[in-house]
Amino acid sequence: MTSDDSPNAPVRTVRADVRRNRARLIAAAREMFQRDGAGASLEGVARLAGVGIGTLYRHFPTRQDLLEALLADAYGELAERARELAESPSPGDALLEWLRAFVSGITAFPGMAAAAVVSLGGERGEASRPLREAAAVLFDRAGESGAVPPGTALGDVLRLAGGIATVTERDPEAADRLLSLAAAGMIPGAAAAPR
Amino acid sequence: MTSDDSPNAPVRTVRADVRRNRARLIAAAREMFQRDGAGASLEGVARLAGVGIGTLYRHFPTRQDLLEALLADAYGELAERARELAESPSPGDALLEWLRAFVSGITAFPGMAAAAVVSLGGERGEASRPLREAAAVLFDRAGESGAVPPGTALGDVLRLAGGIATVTERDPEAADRLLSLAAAGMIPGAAAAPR
DNA sequence: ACCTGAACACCGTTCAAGT
DNA sequence: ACCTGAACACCGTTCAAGT
Repeated sequence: MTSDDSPNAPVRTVRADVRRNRARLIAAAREMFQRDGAGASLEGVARLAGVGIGTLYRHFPTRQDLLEALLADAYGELAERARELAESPSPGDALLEWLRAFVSGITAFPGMAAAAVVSLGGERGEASRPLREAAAVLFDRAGESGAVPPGTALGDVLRLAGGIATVTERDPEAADRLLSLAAAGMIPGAAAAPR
Repeated sequence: MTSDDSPNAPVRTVRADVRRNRARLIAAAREMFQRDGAGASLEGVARLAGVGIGTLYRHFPTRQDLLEALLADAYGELAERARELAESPSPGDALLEWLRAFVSGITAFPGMAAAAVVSLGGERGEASRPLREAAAVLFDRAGESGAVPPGTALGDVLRLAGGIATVTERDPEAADRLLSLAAAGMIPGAAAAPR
């Protein structure tokens, strides 16, 4: 729950007040984003954190950087869940169950899922590395057991789940339905190739 | 191509300058959104249309209203395409082909797909009515032929396709891959029920 | 090194005045 | 009826001064 264990926690050589400012900014951002969505006023975040707006920009040059600091915590929990589920005797079911947790975990506030899609697909994408590595184990087991169609890429599965999360962020029941639909297939027998 | 045949075209009793202003605003919005995305400056749209900003707000009280005027044109073309494809002897393939056209048609600029998801799911959703009615015929034929799993709702199919469009708006090849994946099923044999 | 917050730029939205 | 655009409010971002 605290952000000190997250992958982008400060290294130990930094000044105490710097580390404290960073933690306060993250806590304030979580509160503001949960209330107003990912577009919440950054000035408001700085005010709530009790620091100047310049300090916010020093720590997080872009809004996406701030969002990724929050995502990193969610990713940590989801990576842990993936490791647990990788032991399941039914890898296909386990993958689907994890995808439900993934969608749920990246929809804590409006706009979070869109930021997740950026962080998962981006070139830098440092924040999502642990998530992708843990998910890969689960995904590979599902593939070996034949639960996933040959040639399917994990990146596409995550992006598809991210898309579902993006359009259902206010409606968890719809998220479940769309995920079931995409898992089972909307048109299972159709010719896959376009044109 | 012109917007005079769109479902929200002005009725014939309005003053000529009002109709002209409306058409100019839509043309200007199309140009600005294509260049800068759905978040383009509304002041810039009004300037390009050669009208005051107040006139823009009188015609389109919200940004979503303006976006839906553009979507209405795309929906008209997609409805026509659905009517053609409803005659296909292979309704499942036809539905998938139409979904590709749908995703492509609502990604003319960044942010268009998100507006489409709102217009498809919203309570008012006037703009999307013709689209949904034409798609329903195609969808029902696919259902009758057994190409779509029993109990599947068209609204969920459209929302899922909208989600794919949202996360692939800059990458048409990814859109094709994700659509194929969701059509065939990510995990075809997994237990569908959560928990 | 880091923090502060004033200053600048820009945009959304309203509404009194005009036609 | 409709149009205009000044006026207001608000926010993002930078950077000179301070510690």
